[in-house]
Amino acid sequence: MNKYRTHNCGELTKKDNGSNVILSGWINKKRDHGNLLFLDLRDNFGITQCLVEKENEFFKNLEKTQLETVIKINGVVAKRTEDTVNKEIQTGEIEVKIKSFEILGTCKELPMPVFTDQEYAEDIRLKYRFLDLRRKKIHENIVLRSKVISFIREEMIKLGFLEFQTPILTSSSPEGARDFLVPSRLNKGKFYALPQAPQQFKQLIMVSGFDKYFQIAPCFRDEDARADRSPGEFYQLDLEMSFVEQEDVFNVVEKLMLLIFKKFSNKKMLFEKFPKITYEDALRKYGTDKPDLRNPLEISDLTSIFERDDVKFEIFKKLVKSGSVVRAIKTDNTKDKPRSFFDGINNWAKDQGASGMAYFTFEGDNEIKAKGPVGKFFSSESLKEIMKITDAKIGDSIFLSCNKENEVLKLISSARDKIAKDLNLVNEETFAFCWIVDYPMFEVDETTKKISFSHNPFSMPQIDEKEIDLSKPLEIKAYQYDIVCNGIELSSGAIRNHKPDLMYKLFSIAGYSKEDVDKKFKGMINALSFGAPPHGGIAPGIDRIVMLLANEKNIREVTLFPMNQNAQDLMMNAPSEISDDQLKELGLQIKKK
RNA sequence: GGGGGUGUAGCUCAGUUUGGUUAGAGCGAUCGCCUGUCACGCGAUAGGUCGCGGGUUCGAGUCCCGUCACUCCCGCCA
Repeated sequence: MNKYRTHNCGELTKKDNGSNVILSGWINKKRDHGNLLFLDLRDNFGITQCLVEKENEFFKNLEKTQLETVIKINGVVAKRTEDTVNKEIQTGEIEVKIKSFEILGTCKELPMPVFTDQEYAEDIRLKYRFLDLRRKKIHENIVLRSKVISFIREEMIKLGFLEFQTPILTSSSPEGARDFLVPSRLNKGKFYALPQAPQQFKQLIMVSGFDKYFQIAPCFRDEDARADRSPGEFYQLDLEMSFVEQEDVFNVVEKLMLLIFKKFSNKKMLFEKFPKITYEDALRKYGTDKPDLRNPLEISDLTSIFERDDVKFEIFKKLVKSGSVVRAIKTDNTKDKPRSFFDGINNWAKDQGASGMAYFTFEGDNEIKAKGPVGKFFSSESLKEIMKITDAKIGDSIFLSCNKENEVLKLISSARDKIAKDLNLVNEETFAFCWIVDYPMFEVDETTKKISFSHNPFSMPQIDEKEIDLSKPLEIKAYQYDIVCNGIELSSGAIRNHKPDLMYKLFSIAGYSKEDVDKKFKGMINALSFGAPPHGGIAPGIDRIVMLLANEKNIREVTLFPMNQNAQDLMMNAPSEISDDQLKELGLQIKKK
C-alpha cells in the first residue's frame, strides 16, 4: 500500500462510506468553528472536505496549521446529510472524519493567496509561479495543454507521421528573426544559434526519405514580446510531408484542427470547410493577412471618390493627389446610434496615432444626403457612387481613413475590430478558421528599398517551369499559406522549393550570389542537389492553439514557466551574469558601457 | 527605440480630480469566542519609505521634473 494515500482528493463518493482512507494534499481552506474544524484538502485531482472535532488530540495542531501546508490525513469516509451536500465539488457527497494527521511539507506565510479568483500582479505570479500554478484556472489550462499535445501526437502517428528531434544547437541563419546565440568553447569565437524553427532540418528529413515527419518543436526567436507572443521561446507542431501539393497539406491540417477544436472546446465552428482567401483579397477586404472572420465588416476602397469634382472634402482630396488612399468601413443601419458612438470611434483612431476617422450616415428619400460633420462635402451623385461601392443603403454609416496605403491598412484593420466590438457584431462562442493563400514571393523592404523575400526563402514560387520569367519579381506568388483563427495567426507553411537551380535564381533576385547561398545554406542546397522529393509542410503554434481553446488572451496563461515582457525569468533569475572563469573558457569579454 | 496604463499594508484595492487632523477597507497573519461550514461568523491586535530621487509649498499619497518596475500597443517577429 502506498504510504501517502489510498485515494486522491477527487475520487471519494458515497460508495466509499465507512471506509478507512489516507489522503495527502494541500490545505486549500479552513473553516474553524471553534469546536469543529472543516478543512478542504486539495490535490491535482480535486478537493475533499475533511473535518475534525475538538475531542480529537490533533485538533489544536490542525487548527494552527497554515494554508498550503502539505499534510497526510488518516480518516473515515462519512456520507453527508442531504442538507450539507456540496454540489460544486466532485466529492461533495462525502467528507472525511480525521483520525490523525501528519505534516509532510510546511508552508511559510504566503506571498500571494492561492485559494482565490482574484487577479494579481504579473511579477508576483511569475516569481512564485509554483504557487500560481496551484490555482484552479491556470492549473486546468496547463493540464489542457498537456492533453492537447498528447492528442496531437496520437493523431499524427495515426496519420503515418514519424516523430523526430532536431538539433537545438545549430547555425545562425541570415533571414528572419534575431537569433539566440550560444558561444562555442571548443571553437572559440564561433557561435551556435538556437533554431528559430527546425526549417532546414525538416526539409533534410524529407530528402533523407522519411516521407512524413512531425515534432512538438521548441522555437527560439530573440524578438520583443506581445500578449500572444512569448519572448524567446515557443512551441510549434512542426510537420513536413513528401510528394505533396498544397491541397494535401491543407487536407491533413484542416482535419487535425477540426478534431482538436471539437474535442477540446464547445465553441461552434463557423466554417466546417476553411475558406481560402488570397493574400491580396485579405488585405483588400480586411486590411490584414490575419482577418477575424467572425467579424462581418468589410473594407472598401473609396480613393476614386476623392478625385471627383463634386466632392469638396479638400483635406482628403489633397492627400489623395499626393498618393494617399482612402479606405472605408460601412456599418449597417447605424443612423440612430448616438453621437457618442461615432465620436468614440473617431477618438479611438486619434489614440491610435491617426488624425481620426471621418464619418457620415446616408439619409434622405429622393435626394440622398450625408449626415455628419463631413457630410456636406459630398454631392448626391457621389454618395450614390459610394453606396454602390460599399453596398450601402439609407441608414447605413461610412467610416473613412485617408493616408499612405500602409498606414491606412494598419488603422482600418484595427478599426474593423473596434467598430465590430462596439456594435457587438462578433460572436465570441465561435471559431472562424481560414486559409490565407498566394503570398507574394518578394516584397520591397521599406527601409532599404531593396527586394527581399516576403516570407520563407525556401518556398516554391508559382511559376511555369518551362518559361521561367523572373523579370517582374514582385508579381510572383508563392505556394505559401497561413492558417488564421479568430484573427490570430496560428501557423504558416509552404510547399518548398526543392530545385537548386531555381533556388539560386530566386536568391539572386534578393541579392544573394551563388557563393552566398552555398555558404549560408550549405546543408540545404547541397542536399537538394542529391535527389530531393517535392515536399511541403506547415507549423501550427501550439501555445496559440491552447490559448484559443482555453479562451485566454495572454500566452502566459497557457505556459508553465513563462518569462516576463523583458525576457526575464523572475523565478529562476535568468538571464544572469556568469563568472570570469566561464567567460575565459569561452574566450569572451564583456564590454562595459 | 517610441507611445499608453498601472505602482498606497503580505495580497486586492479606495483615497490623488480640488494639497490640510493620526492614510482607510476587504482578504491574509496573530490572539480570543464559536459544532455543520463550504467566500463560515463575531471581537481584538500587529502590519505603511504611499515605487524611488529631486523640486514647489507653511504643509505633498495628492502639484511639477526626473527615474525605476510591471503591463498593453507600435516598431520587430522569413
